[in-house]
Amino acid sequence: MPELPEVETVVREIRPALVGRRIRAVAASGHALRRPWSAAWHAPLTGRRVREVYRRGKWIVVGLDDKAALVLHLGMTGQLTVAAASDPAADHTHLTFALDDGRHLRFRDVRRFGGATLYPGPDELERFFAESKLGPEPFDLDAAYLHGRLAATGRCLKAVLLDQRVVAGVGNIYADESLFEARLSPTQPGRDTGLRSAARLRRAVVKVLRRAIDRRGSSIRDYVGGNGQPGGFQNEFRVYGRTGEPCRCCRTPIARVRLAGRSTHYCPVCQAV
DNA sequence: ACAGGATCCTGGGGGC
DNA sequence: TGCCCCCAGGATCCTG
Repeated sequence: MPELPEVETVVREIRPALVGRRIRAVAASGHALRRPWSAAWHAPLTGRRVREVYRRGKWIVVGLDDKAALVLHLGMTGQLTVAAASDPAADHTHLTFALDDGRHLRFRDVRRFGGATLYPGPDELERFFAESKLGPEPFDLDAAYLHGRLAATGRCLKAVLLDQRVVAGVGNIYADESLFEARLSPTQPGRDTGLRSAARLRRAVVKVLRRAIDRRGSSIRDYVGGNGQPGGFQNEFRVYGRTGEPCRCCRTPIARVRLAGRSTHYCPVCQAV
């Protein structure tokens, strides 16, 4: 589900509720998550105060006062919300962090592709991000860098945008929307992309992501922000999920193909190779 | 090294 | 109503 705009929205909305709060207790559902949660982390988390909350790509980092860091990923259906303890927890709530103000930070994930890990210190956190080889944030993306990465591969543009090592945070929705915005074909081989097209793609990614953040992300099925409310960018999709519907620009039916194992939506006329 | 496919899960929707 | 198939905002492991 959640790509950069959704994760950014969650972080912005949980941050004011978390920073400065102390964790009083931790509880886990016991269901196996894709990133295994360890009950051994409950003790070191208990009593810690939240120092900061930030996003890197699609990862959420909750920094604690002892320099440990709780790192969460929402996978496809993950939700991270802060709610009153009296507010009943929905099914599939896997982690509950009771705070010192009576509220709960809850991680809910129907498909359990997400999860959380506790890194005991900054070195371990740094090593985790280094080993993941996460690319730059889209807002720091440089056209020459992107052009270089594209020139080095025969993979199609869609596959390159989904590669978190090239640029961090873009997922299936925003890859399709960005390629439409840039008027580039998702099937075009990376190495056929000139510097001007790479620069156009960079601008498109930034524009689409910023607009999606303004709308608090896209809610199709499961996604909600940190306050439990859905986003609104799904009402502004140009191609994603619009298979067979007329292109908003030229009325040609939006096509759907499978690329890099993912459904890919594009206008065959506006985005001709 | 690289690229593509399978895999981990649950649930919703469509066709019959 | 039920069953079966396909589909889903992702990362990672395995194969050729």
